[in-house]
Amino acid sequence: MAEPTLLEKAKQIFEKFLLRQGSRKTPERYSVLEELYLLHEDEHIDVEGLFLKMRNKGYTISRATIYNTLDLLVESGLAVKHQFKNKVALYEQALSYTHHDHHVCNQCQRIREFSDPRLTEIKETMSREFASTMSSHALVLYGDCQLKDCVHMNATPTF
Amino acid sequence: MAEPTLLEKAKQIFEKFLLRQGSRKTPERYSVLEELYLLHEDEHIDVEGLFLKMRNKGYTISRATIYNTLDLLVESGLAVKHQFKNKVALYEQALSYTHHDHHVCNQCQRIREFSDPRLTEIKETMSREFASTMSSHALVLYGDCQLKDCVHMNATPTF
DNA sequence: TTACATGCAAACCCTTTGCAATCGT
DNA sequence: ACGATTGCAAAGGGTTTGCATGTAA
Repeated sequence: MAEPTLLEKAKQIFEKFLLRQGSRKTPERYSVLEELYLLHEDEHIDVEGLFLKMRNKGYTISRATIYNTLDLLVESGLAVKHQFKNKVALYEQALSYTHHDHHVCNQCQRIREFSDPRLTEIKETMSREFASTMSSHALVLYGDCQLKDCVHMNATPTF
Repeated sequence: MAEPTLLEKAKQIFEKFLLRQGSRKTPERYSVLEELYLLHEDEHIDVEGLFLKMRNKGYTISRATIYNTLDLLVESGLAVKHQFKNKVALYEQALSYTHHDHHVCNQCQRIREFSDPRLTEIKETMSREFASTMSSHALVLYGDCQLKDCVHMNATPTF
Protein backbone atom coordinates (compact mmCIF):
# COMPACT_ATOMS: atom_id res chain seq x y z
CA MET A 1 0.00 0.00 0.00
CA ALA A 2 1.47 3.32 -1.11
CA GLU A 3 2.21 6.23 1.19
CA PRO A 4 -0.84 8.47 1.36
CA THR A 5 -0.19 11.92 -0.01
CA LEU A 6 -0.41 14.99 2.16
CA LEU A 7 -3.69 15.87 0.53
CA GLU A 8 -5.09 12.42 1.29
CA LYS A 9 -4.04 12.70 4.92
CA ALA A 10 -5.54 16.14 5.09
CA LYS A 11 -8.85 14.91 3.72
CA GLN A 12 -9.00 12.16 6.31
CA ILE A 13 -8.30 14.59 9.12
CA PHE A 14 -10.86 17.01 7.77
CA GLU A 15 -13.48 14.29 7.51
CA LYS A 16 -12.94 13.26 11.12
CA PHE A 17 -13.07 16.88 12.17
CA LEU A 18 -16.33 17.54 10.37
CA LEU A 19 -17.89 14.39 11.80
CA ARG A 20 -16.81 15.25 15.31
CA GLN A 21 -18.29 18.73 14.89
CA GLY A 22 -21.45 17.40 13.35
CA SER A 23 -20.69 19.57 10.33
CA ARG A 24 -21.57 18.61 6.80
CA LYS A 25 -19.13 17.25 4.26
CA THR A 26 -19.84 19.59 1.40
CA PRO A 27 -17.99 19.52 -1.92
CA GLU A 28 -17.11 23.18 -1.47
CA ARG A 29 -15.27 22.46 1.76
CA TYR A 30 -13.26 19.68 0.21
CA SER A 31 -12.43 21.73 -2.82
CA VAL A 32 -10.99 24.54 -0.72
CA LEU A 33 -8.92 22.04 1.23
CA GLU A 34 -7.74 20.52 -2.03
CA GLU A 35 -6.82 23.84 -3.53
CA LEU A 36 -4.72 24.71 -0.49
CA TYR A 37 -2.93 21.39 -0.56
CA LEU A 38 -2.21 21.60 -4.27
CA LEU A 39 0.01 24.59 -3.56
CA HIS A 40 3.67 24.25 -2.71
CA GLU A 41 4.17 23.32 0.90
CA ASP A 42 5.40 26.76 1.84
CA GLU A 43 3.22 28.84 -0.45
CA HIS A 44 0.95 31.53 0.90
CA ILE A 45 -2.40 32.43 -0.61
CA ASP A 46 -5.16 34.84 0.26
CA VAL A 47 -8.92 34.49 -0.05
CA GLU A 48 -9.10 36.40 -3.31
CA GLY A 49 -6.36 34.20 -4.76
CA LEU A 50 -8.24 31.04 -3.87
CA PHE A 51 -11.47 32.53 -5.17
CA LEU A 52 -10.02 33.42 -8.57
CA LYS A 53 -8.11 30.15 -8.87
CA MET A 54 -11.23 28.13 -8.17
CA ARG A 55 -13.51 30.20 -10.36
CA ASN A 56 -11.06 29.81 -13.20
CA LYS A 57 -11.23 26.07 -12.76
CA GLY A 58 -14.97 26.19 -13.15
CA TYR A 59 -16.01 25.86 -9.51
CA THR A 60 -18.95 27.97 -8.45
CA ILE A 61 -17.84 28.97 -5.01
CA SER A 62 -18.39 32.18 -3.13
CA ARG A 63 -15.93 34.21 -1.14
CA ALA A 64 -18.12 33.71 1.93
CA THR A 65 -17.74 29.96 1.70
CA ILE A 66 -14.00 30.27 1.30
CA TYR A 67 -13.83 32.40 4.43
CA ASN A 68 -15.98 29.91 6.32
CA THR A 69 -14.00 26.92 5.15
CA LEU A 70 -10.65 28.48 5.93
CA ASP A 71 -11.84 29.06 9.48
CA LEU A 72 -12.70 25.38 9.71
CA LEU A 73 -9.32 24.42 8.28
CA VAL A 74 -7.54 26.57 10.83
CA GLU A 75 -9.67 25.11 13.65
CA SER A 76 -8.91 21.61 12.51
CA GLY A 77 -5.21 22.29 12.33
CA LEU A 78 -5.04 21.93 8.57
CA ALA A 79 -4.25 25.53 7.73
CA VAL A 80 -2.26 28.34 9.28
CA LYS A 81 -3.34 31.94 9.00
CA HIS A 82 -0.85 34.80 8.83
CA GLN A 83 -1.33 38.56 8.97
CA PHE A 84 1.91 39.98 7.73
CA LYS A 85 1.26 43.65 7.71
CA ASN A 86 -2.16 45.14 8.06
CA LYS A 87 -3.76 43.96 4.88
CA VAL A 88 -4.99 40.59 3.68
CA ALA A 89 -4.74 37.38 5.63
CA LEU A 90 -2.54 34.75 4.02
CA TYR A 91 -3.02 31.02 4.48
CA GLU A 92 -0.75 28.06 4.07
CA GLN A 93 -0.89 24.30 4.66
CA ALA A 94 -0.46 23.23 8.25
CA LEU A 95 0.15 19.52 7.75
CA SER A 96 3.79 18.61 7.85
CA TYR A 97 4.15 22.10 9.15
CA THR A 98 7.19 22.43 11.31
CA HIS A 99 6.78 25.75 12.94
CA HIS A 100 8.66 28.50 11.21
CA ASP A 101 8.81 32.23 11.09
CA HIS A 102 9.06 34.64 8.22
CA HIS A 103 11.31 37.15 6.60
CA VAL A 104 9.57 39.68 4.40
CA CYS A 105 11.56 41.83 1.99
CA ASN A 106 10.72 45.52 2.25
CA GLN A 107 11.23 45.91 -1.48
CA CYS A 108 9.91 42.86 -3.29
CA GLN A 109 7.64 41.61 -0.50
CA ARG A 110 9.00 38.11 -1.03
CA ILE A 111 8.36 35.85 1.94
CA ARG A 112 11.01 33.41 3.12
CA GLU A 113 10.71 30.99 6.00
CA PHE A 114 13.08 30.08 8.76
CA SER A 115 13.17 28.49 12.15
CA ASP A 116 15.45 29.23 15.04
CA PRO A 117 15.54 27.23 18.28
CA ARG A 118 16.45 30.34 20.23
CA LEU A 119 12.91 31.56 19.78
CA THR A 120 11.65 28.58 21.74
CA GLU A 121 14.06 29.52 24.49
CA ILE A 122 12.74 33.06 24.51
CA LYS A 123 9.19 31.76 24.80
CA GLU A 124 10.15 29.55 27.71
CA THR A 125 11.84 32.41 29.49
CA MET A 126 8.90 34.74 29.00
CA SER A 127 6.43 32.09 29.97
CA ARG A 128 8.11 31.94 33.36
CA GLU A 129 8.56 35.68 33.59
CA PHE A 130 4.94 36.50 32.77
CA ALA A 131 3.43 33.42 34.44
CA SER A 132 1.63 32.84 31.17
CA THR A 133 1.14 29.87 28.94
CA MET A 134 2.49 30.43 25.44
CA SER A 135 0.03 29.15 22.91
CA SER A 136 1.63 30.66 19.86
CA HIS A 137 3.75 33.44 18.51
CA ALA A 138 4.35 35.46 15.39
CA LEU A 139 7.77 36.69 14.37
CA VAL A 140 8.41 38.57 11.19
CA LEU A 141 11.77 40.01 10.21
CA TYR A 142 11.82 42.85 7.73
CA GLY A 143 14.78 43.73 5.59
CA ASP A 144 16.00 44.42 2.10
CA CYS A 145 16.99 41.21 0.47
CA GLN A 146 19.86 41.26 -1.94
CA LEU A 147 18.33 38.97 -4.53
CA LYS A 148 19.17 40.18 -8.00
CA ASP A 149 15.57 40.24 -9.13
CA CYS A 150 14.44 42.12 -6.06
CA VAL A 151 12.25 45.00 -7.14
CA HIS A 152 10.03 47.32 -5.21
CA MET A 153 6.39 46.27 -5.45
CA ASN A 154 4.44 48.67 -3.28
CA ALA A 155 4.37 50.53 0.02
CA THR A 156 6.98 50.14 2.70
CA PRO A 157 6.07 48.59 6.03
CA THR A 158 5.47 50.96 8.88
CA PHE A 159 7.07 49.06 11.72
CA MET B 1 17.93 74.55 34.36
CA ALA B 2 15.53 71.66 34.89
CA GLU B 3 15.56 68.46 32.87
CA PRO B 4 13.24 68.84 29.90
CA THR B 5 10.32 66.42 30.02
CA LEU B 6 9.84 63.78 27.38
CA LEU B 7 7.03 65.83 25.90
CA GLU B 8 9.24 68.89 25.68
CA LYS B 9 11.97 66.90 23.96
CA ALA B 10 9.38 65.42 21.61
CA LYS B 11 8.08 68.85 20.69
CA GLN B 12 11.57 70.08 19.88
CA ILE B 13 12.25 67.08 17.69
CA PHE B 14 8.90 67.46 15.97
CA GLU B 15 9.53 71.13 15.32
CA LYS B 16 12.87 70.41 13.70
CA PHE B 17 11.29 67.65 11.68
CA LEU B 18 8.52 69.88 10.40
CA LEU B 19 10.96 72.64 9.53
CA ARG B 20 13.25 70.26 7.69
CA GLN B 21 10.28 68.93 5.72
CA GLY B 22 8.94 72.38 5.04
CA SER B 23 5.73 71.31 6.76
CA ARG B 24 3.55 73.62 8.78
CA LYS B 25 3.45 73.77 12.53
CA THR B 26 -0.26 73.47 13.09
CA PRO B 27 -1.88 73.34 16.52
CA GLU B 28 -3.57 70.05 15.57
CA ARG B 29 -0.22 68.38 14.98
CA TYR B 30 1.13 69.50 18.30
CA SER B 31 -1.99 68.46 20.13
CA VAL B 32 -1.79 64.91 18.77
CA LEU B 33 1.85 64.71 19.79
CA GLU B 34 0.93 66.02 23.22
CA GLU B 35 -1.89 63.54 23.68
CA LEU B 36 0.42 60.65 22.82
CA TYR B 37 3.06 61.84 25.24
CA LEU B 38 0.59 62.35 28.04
CA LEU B 39 -0.02 58.63 28.08
CA HIS B 40 2.05 56.24 30.13
CA GLU B 41 5.33 55.43 28.44
CA ASP B 42 4.24 51.95 27.49
CA GLU B 43 0.58 52.60 26.77
CA HIS B 44 -0.95 51.82 23.41
CA ILE B 45 -3.72 53.83 21.81
CA ASP B 46 -5.60 53.68 18.55
CA VAL B 47 -6.88 56.46 16.30
CA GLU B 48 -10.42 56.25 17.63
CA GLY B 49 -9.10 56.46 21.19
CA LEU B 50 -7.15 59.58 20.43
CA PHE B 51 -10.09 61.05 18.56
CA LEU B 52 -12.52 60.54 21.46
CA LYS B 53 -10.02 61.67 24.07
CA MET B 54 -9.33 64.88 22.18
CA ARG B 55 -12.95 65.59 21.33
CA ASN B 56 -13.84 65.14 24.98
CA LYS B 57 -11.24 67.71 25.86
CA GLY B 58 -12.87 70.19 23.53
CA TYR B 59 -10.48 69.97 20.59
CA THR B 60 -12.10 70.08 17.18
CA ILE B 61 -9.95 67.61 15.35
CA SER B 62 -10.82 65.12 12.66
CA ARG B 63 -9.85 61.51 12.34
CA ALA B 64 -8.15 62.33 9.05
CA THR B 65 -5.83 64.79 10.75
CA ILE B 66 -5.01 62.27 13.44
CA TYR B 67 -4.12 59.70 10.79
CA ASN B 68 -1.97 62.24 8.98
CA THR B 69 -0.22 63.41 12.10
CA LEU B 70 0.49 59.91 13.33
CA ASP B 71 2.19 59.18 10.03
CA LEU B 72 4.37 62.23 10.57
CA LEU B 73 5.14 61.15 14.12
CA VAL B 74 6.18 57.71 12.93
CA GLU B 75 8.33 59.24 10.19
CA SER B 76 10.01 61.54 12.63
CA GLY B 77 10.70 58.71 15.03
CA LEU B 78 8.38 60.01 17.72
CA ALA B 79 5.79 57.25 17.53
CA VAL B 80 5.78 53.53 16.91
CA LYS B 81 2.95 51.80 15.12
CA HIS B 82 1.88 48.25 15.92
CA GLN B 83 -0.55 45.91 14.21
CA PHE B 84 -1.20 43.20 16.73
CA LYS B 85 -3.75 41.06 15.08
CA ASN B 86 -5.68 42.10 12.05
CA LYS B 87 -7.64 44.94 13.50
CA VAL B 88 -6.79 48.50 14.47
CA ALA B 89 -3.32 49.96 14.47
CA LEU B 90 -2.02 50.88 17.91
CA TYR B 91 0.49 53.62 18.58
CA GLU B 92 2.87 54.34 21.41
CA GLN B 93 5.58 56.86 22.23
CA ALA B 94 8.91 56.23 20.58
CA LEU B 95 11.13 58.57 22.58
CA SER B 96 13.09 56.80 25.23
CA TYR B 97 11.89 53.72 23.43
CA THR B 98 14.21 50.83 23.97
CA HIS B 99 13.12 48.24 21.50
CA HIS B 100 10.82 45.69 22.98
CA ASP B 101 8.39 43.02 21.91
CA HIS B 102 4.95 42.14 23.14
CA HIS B 103 2.99 39.48 24.91
CA VAL B 104 -0.74 39.57 24.30
CA CYS B 105 -3.10 37.59 26.50
CA ASN B 106 -5.57 35.48 24.53
CA GLN B 107 -8.21 36.12 27.14
CA CYS B 108 -7.96 39.67 28.44
CA GLN B 109 -5.98 41.08 25.50
CA ARG B 110 -3.66 42.79 27.94
CA ILE B 111 -0.38 43.80 26.34
CA ARG B 112 2.90 43.40 28.19
CA GLU B 113 6.32 44.32 26.94
CA PHE B 114 9.62 42.53 27.06
CA SER B 115 13.02 42.46 25.47
CA ASP B 116 15.30 39.52 24.92
CA PRO B 117 18.83 39.79 23.54
CA ARG B 118 18.51 36.39 21.87
CA LEU B 119 16.22 37.98 19.32
CA THR B 120 19.06 40.20 18.19
CA GLU B 121 21.16 37.09 17.76
CA ILE B 122 18.45 35.49 15.66
CA LYS B 123 18.30 38.56 13.46
CA GLU B 124 22.04 38.52 12.97
CA THR B 125 22.00 34.86 12.05
CA MET B 126 19.17 35.28 9.58
CA SER B 127 20.69 38.38 8.12
CA ARG B 128 23.70 36.28 7.14
CA GLU B 129 21.59 33.32 6.08
CA PHE B 130 19.29 35.35 3.84
CA ALA B 131 21.91 37.89 2.74
CA SER B 132 19.46 40.53 3.78
CA THR B 133 19.64 43.64 5.85
CA MET B 134 17.33 43.55 8.85
CA SER B 135 15.58 46.87 9.22
CA SER B 136 13.04 45.80 11.79
CA HIS B 137 11.04 42.98 13.22
CA ALA B 138 7.78 42.22 14.98
CA LEU B 139 7.47 39.52 17.58
CA VAL B 140 4.28 38.86 19.48
CA LEU B 141 3.82 36.03 21.94
CA TYR B 142 0.30 34.84 22.63
CA GLY B 143 -0.75 33.01 25.75
CA ASP B 144 -3.19 32.90 28.61
CA CYS B 145 -1.92 35.04 31.41
CA GLN B 146 -2.63 33.92 34.93
CA LEU B 147 -3.46 37.35 36.30
CA LYS B 148 -6.36 37.10 38.72
CA ASP B 149 -8.39 39.76 36.98
CA CYS B 150 -7.86 38.18 33.59
CA VAL B 151 -11.21 37.96 31.84
CA HIS B 152 -12.08 37.17 28.29
CA MET B 153 -12.81 40.35 26.33
CA ASN B 154 -13.57 39.24 22.80
CA ALA B 155 -12.57 36.89 20.00
CA THR B 156 -9.59 34.57 20.22
CA PRO B 157 -6.62 35.08 17.96
CA THR B 158 -6.37 32.84 14.96
CA PHE B 159 -2.68 32.17 14.85
C1' DT C 1 -37.72 16.38 5.78
C1' DT C 2 -35.06 19.72 8.04
C1' DA C 3 -31.61 22.32 9.60
C1' DC C 4 -27.02 23.42 8.11
C1' DA C 5 -24.40 25.50 4.07
C1' DT C 6 -24.19 28.09 0.14
C1' DG C 7 -24.12 32.33 -2.87
C1' DC C 8 -25.10 36.82 -3.24
C1' DA C 9 -25.13 41.40 -1.89
C1' DA C 10 -25.39 44.53 1.63
C1' DA C 11 -23.35 45.91 5.87
C1' DC C 12 -19.19 46.74 8.59
C1' DC C 13 -14.92 48.54 10.13
C1' DC C 14 -10.78 50.86 9.67
C1' DT C 15 -8.33 53.69 6.66
C1' DT C 16 -7.71 56.63 2.63
C1' DT C 17 -9.21 60.09 -0.52
C1' DG C 18 -11.49 64.33 -2.60
C1' DC C 19 -12.67 68.79 -1.98
C1' DA C 20 -14.11 73.28 -0.30
C1' DA C 21 -12.90 76.10 3.51
C1' DT C 22 -9.20 77.50 6.54
C1' DC C 23 -4.97 79.14 8.20
C1' DG C 24 0.49 79.13 8.43
C1' DT C 25 3.97 81.43 6.52
C1' DA D 1 -1.91 85.95 -1.02
C1' DC D 2 -0.54 81.29 -1.77
C1' DG D 3 -0.73 76.74 -1.07
C1' DA D 4 -0.43 73.33 2.60
C1' DT D 5 -3.64 71.56 6.07
C1' DT D 6 -7.99 70.89 7.95
C1' DG D 7 -12.75 68.75 8.61
C1' DC D 8 -16.15 66.39 6.62
C1' DA D 9 -18.12 62.87 4.15
C1' DA D 10 -17.70 59.69 0.64
C1' DA D 11 -15.02 55.99 -1.26
C1' DG D 12 -12.06 51.84 -0.64
C1' DG D 13 -10.74 47.25 0.52
C1' DG D 14 -10.97 43.23 3.21
C1' DT D 15 -14.07 40.65 6.05
C1' DT D 16 -18.57 39.59 8.12
C1' DT D 17 -23.47 39.18 8.10
C1' DG D 18 -28.44 38.41 6.61
C1' DC D 19 -31.33 35.97 4.04
C1' DA D 20 -33.50 33.18 0.47
C1' DT D 21 -32.22 29.02 -1.88
C1' DG D 22 -30.07 24.65 -2.06
C1' DT D 23 -28.61 20.26 -0.22
C1' DA D 24 -26.33 16.64 2.99
C1' DA D 25 -27.98 13.43 6.09
